[in-house]
Amino acid sequence: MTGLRERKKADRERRIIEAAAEQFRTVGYEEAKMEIIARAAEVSVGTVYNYFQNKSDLLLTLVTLHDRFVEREIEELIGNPPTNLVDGVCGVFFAMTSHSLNHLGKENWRHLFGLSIVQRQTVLGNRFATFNDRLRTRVIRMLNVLQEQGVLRVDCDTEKLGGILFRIETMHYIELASSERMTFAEYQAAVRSDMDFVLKPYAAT
Amino acid sequence: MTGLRERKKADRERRIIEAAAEQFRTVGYEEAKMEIIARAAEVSVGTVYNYFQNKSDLLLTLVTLHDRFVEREIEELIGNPPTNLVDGVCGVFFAMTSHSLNHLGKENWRHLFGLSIVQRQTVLGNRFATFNDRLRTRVIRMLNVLQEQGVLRVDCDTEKLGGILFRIETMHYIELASSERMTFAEYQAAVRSDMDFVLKPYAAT
DNA sequence: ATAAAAAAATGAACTGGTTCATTTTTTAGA
DNA sequence: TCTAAAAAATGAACCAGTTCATTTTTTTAT
Repeated sequence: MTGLRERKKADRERRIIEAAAEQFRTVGYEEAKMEIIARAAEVSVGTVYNYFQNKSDLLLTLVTLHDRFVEREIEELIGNPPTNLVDGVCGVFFAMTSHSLNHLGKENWRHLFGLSIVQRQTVLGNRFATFNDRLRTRVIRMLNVLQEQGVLRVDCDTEKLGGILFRIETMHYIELASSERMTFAEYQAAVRSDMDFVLKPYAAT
Repeated sequence: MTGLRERKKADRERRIIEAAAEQFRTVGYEEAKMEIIARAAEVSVGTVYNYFQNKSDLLLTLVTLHDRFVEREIEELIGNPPTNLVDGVCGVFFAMTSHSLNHLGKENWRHLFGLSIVQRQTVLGNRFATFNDRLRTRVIRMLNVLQEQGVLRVDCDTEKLGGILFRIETMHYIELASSERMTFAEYQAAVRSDMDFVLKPYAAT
């Protein structure tokens, strides 16, 4: 049986995360106040800071927790890839982004990207970078599979190509999150079109 | 003769900008305190806020002011383009980024990018977007010139290609600003390599 | 030149994220 | 069971960006 201390810690952490998720989702990052989150989790503000470095840590934690959920879907797609190059790549991206966006909404993602750039040096920035890198790696894995299946040319450097596609997609996702007007469908169309442009010359003949 | 009020306003604004530039450059965005900037400009804090919306507005103003200086160099390059596709595109990017980075340093640029994403909705975010869009347009202009010169294939959509290259480069610049370790030369090599990868298939045969 | 109106400057007060000295709770040892 | 040490919770205080009611300066009209 785990000690009382451990149990209480786990319980408190869970309550804080739930309270934060609730706040971030309903009023957004900016309007979510640490005071309120603490109150809702039935702890003091200081305690929140014992469990999380700061407000952005709280947001990042929500994102990474949620990632577990999406991971499986992407793995399945890689294991069972479409026969079309663009579909394969976009499939990986959209699996990720559609869930992410629904989960947290644009405003939170704006802050997440912003914070991840500003605090890139810190532990937190590194955590987001690692999280992000997982997506890049998945795209490269997808490219490798497509290469083996004879959809992508064999002389194509998938590592490099993956990096390029990832960067293009990231900018599009930032643009989507940055524009309250832009729809997810528009984002998808833009990404697909760009992927097509870059990939077409490297499709196996 | 301009009125006393106008002259005083112009003078105060200039002093504030100079003080802010000094602070941002020496101690960085985070450590630059509005109190100190106001003191150095010989005005009160409130007055700084009469002239600039907020701290980030101050930073953005510095960037856009400096852009005037770089503009000419890029225009000359477009008017007198190199015979190589990658050189042409990279020339535009590097003219911009080398000056920008020297001018403000990585830390300020991290904050600029971060803020521009977070505050994309606001007047300020729009101002940065416009500033950024000028660079994209210049790249497209360069592509058009290269197309006319027979360096880039005629059937290539320069608008689309320009957008893609711009997004790739922006991500690389963010990565450069985000990593205290990465050198400008490394950034250049990475961008050049990616440009090469995307452009090669579209080089005129 | 003087007074009323308009514009601008001022700095004290507000806000909310974060810290830290103090108090409370839990554990381990006798 | 009782006590000292360790771990954790607490909330008042801190800090810096921002706001706003008040004061000062400048302009305009008489």
